Order: sequence, then structure tokens, then C-alpha cells
Amino acid sequence: MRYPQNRKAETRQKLIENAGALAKKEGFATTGVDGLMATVGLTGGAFYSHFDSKNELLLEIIKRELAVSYERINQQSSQENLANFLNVYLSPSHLKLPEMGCALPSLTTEVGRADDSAKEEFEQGLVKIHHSLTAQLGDTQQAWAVISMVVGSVSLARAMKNPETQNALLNACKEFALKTENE
Amino acid sequence: MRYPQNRKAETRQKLIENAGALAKKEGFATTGVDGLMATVGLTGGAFYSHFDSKNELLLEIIKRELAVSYERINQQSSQENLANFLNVYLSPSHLKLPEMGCALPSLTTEVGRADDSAKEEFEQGLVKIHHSLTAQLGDTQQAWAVISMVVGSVSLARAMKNPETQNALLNACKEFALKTENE
DNA sequence: GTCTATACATTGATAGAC
DNA sequence: GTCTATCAATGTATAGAC
Repeated sequence: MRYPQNRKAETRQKLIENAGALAKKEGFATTGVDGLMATVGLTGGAFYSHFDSKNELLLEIIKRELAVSYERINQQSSQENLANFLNVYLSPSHLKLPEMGCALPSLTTEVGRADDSAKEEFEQGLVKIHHSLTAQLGDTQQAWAVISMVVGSVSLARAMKNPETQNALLNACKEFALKTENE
Repeated sequence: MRYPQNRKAETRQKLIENAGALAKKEGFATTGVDGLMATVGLTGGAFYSHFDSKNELLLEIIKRELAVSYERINQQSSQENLANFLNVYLSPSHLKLPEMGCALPSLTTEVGRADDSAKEEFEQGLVKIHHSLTAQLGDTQQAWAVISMVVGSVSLARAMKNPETQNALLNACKEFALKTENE
């Protein structure tokens, strides 16, 4: 082939993207190697020519997913205001499509049970997100509070059955966050 | 035996307690039947004389764990004030001992991927907790916001490596919640 | 009610042919 | 680099002896 190194890098990148979506939807532990490789048309054995282990894949997922969330938050919260960000993050469509959404409500609990390398990577990405939101809001404490609230809110709402209860929770958090900002 | 039905009920209750602790620490999916039964000195095959399936166990775990959290929150938040509850919930020891702590930061994400019966049970328990906190705070929206914030806060902090960053997050949320209450 | 044994699927990971 | 085949371990669940 003419560009073997490019093709391998592209396959690896595609694997990290697909694995991120699978992990956000069904969890990282339950994302099997065979199923992941099938999403790029390969078999399970080929996984280990791209990653040393599943744990290395987890580190790459965390790095990429939190970088993506950082870019989104940076864009959404700076182009207009906090309300814009909240409307997107606390929306019913974000609840329904975890594989397209922010990694924080989907992967945080599993990272909390992973080893230190994963927590280190996670912490780096999260601190960056916090800095971005702090710059927008002008308040470090409020930035941590808003991040915690929206992540908890989406996680809790996804574990409910009734859409009306979900919306009550999401809207309460939305209005509460806006109320505290206007003071 | 003289009290066979009592012994069976006690064993079942003990299994639900132990399974709840295991699930909060390592996750429900990774809590194997053999390992669970070993905690009460039995073998794996005996599990199915107490539960129809692992899913029935999950429902029992959710019911019991959220009832326990309800009692704790009810007691802590009413006997003094919001500060008392926040000091306990957002404490480093709560981070370090998930098996003894609230089920919400540990099990919510997994329930979000479970079937409707689990989400129904979860929603019932969570709504009760919300009602209790609403009665204490006098504000429905604030109650949802505080629950979401503390659950997100503990989840995120557990996924970090550096204790100083953990404490910065926990303390920021604590102070922010207290500030909003004094207005 | 609990035991051992077993069935059956799936997991992460490795070896060697191509 | 990818394939097939395979490994050892683990998962849920069932069957039948005691």
C-alpha cells in the first residue's frame, strides 16, 4: 500500500471514536473487543495490533471524549450565554442519545472504579472544562457547581422511566442555574 | 428447622444488603453470583432459590438502597440544616467508601442502561428523596438542583486522582449551595 | 435449601498461518 | 496487519443428588 501508516492511524482513530460511542451508550466494561472491531469491518484478533490492552483504549477514549466535550462547552457557552449551554445539555434529546452526547454522565462512574492512569487522564480533561466554564462565568465555585449539577441531572434523569419526571428534574436545574446567575 | 421461613427471609435480606454494598463498590454488572453467595457462606447454585434472576436482585437493591438514602437524608437535613447534610455527603470519607455511602452516585448510570422495571423502582425512590428535601428547603426546584449537584459532585470527584482537586470540587459545591440558600 | 456438576455464551488476550 | 483458532477465566442459569 502507498500510505500504510496513514491507514493505520485512521483505523486507530476510527476505533477510538466508535469505542467512545459504544462505551457512552452501553458502558466501557460491556463493550467487547469483538463487537468493537466489527464496527470497522475487522475481527477481534486485529484489536491488539492497534492497542496494547483494553485499558490503553480506555485512556484514549477519555482523552478524546473530554476534549470533544471541552470544545462543545467552549463554543456553546461563549457564543451566547449560560442559557444556551443549559438548553442543549439539559435537553430530552441529550438524554435519548448518550452515544452522541457528553461523556461525563456516561463514563464518570466507571472511571471512578478504574486505575490511576484513567483517573489522571479524566482529571486533566475535566479541569480543562472547568477552566473554560470559569472564564465564561467569572466564578470558579459556580463553574464547579454548574458542571456537577448538569452531570448529575442528566445521569439521574436517564435512570427514570417517566418523561414528565425527567423534564421536571431537567427544568428545575435549568431554572435554578439561571436564577443564581442573575444575582 | 424450627423457623425455616424466617431463616430464608433473613438470608435473602442479607443477600440484598451485601449485594448492594458490592454493587456500589464495583458495579452491579461486575458483581457475580458466585462472589455474592460466598459473602454469606453459600455456593452459587443456591442463588436461584432466593431470586428468579439477577434482574430481580437489582430491583431489590434499588428499593433498599434508595430507602436507606431517604432515611439518612431525612434525618440529616431536618435535625439541623442543609450545611449538616452537605458536610456529610460531600466529605472525603464518602468518596473513599462507596460501599457504605449513598447509592445514587454509584448505581445511577447502570440503572440508566437497565430495563424499565429498574427505572421505575429507581424513579419511585428518587422522587421520595426529592420530596423529603423539598420539605426541608421549601423549594422544589432547589431540591432537584441540590440533589443533582451533590450526586454529580461525588461521581466526578471519585473519578479524579488528585485529592486536592477532589476537595476543590467538593468545597466549591458545598459553598455554592450554602450561598444560594442564604438569599 | 444447598450442594456439585454442567451447559452455554462471552470475555480479554495470544499464537501462528497468510 | 488481519485472519482463524485457541486459551483460560468468568458470566448466568439449570438439573439432579442429598
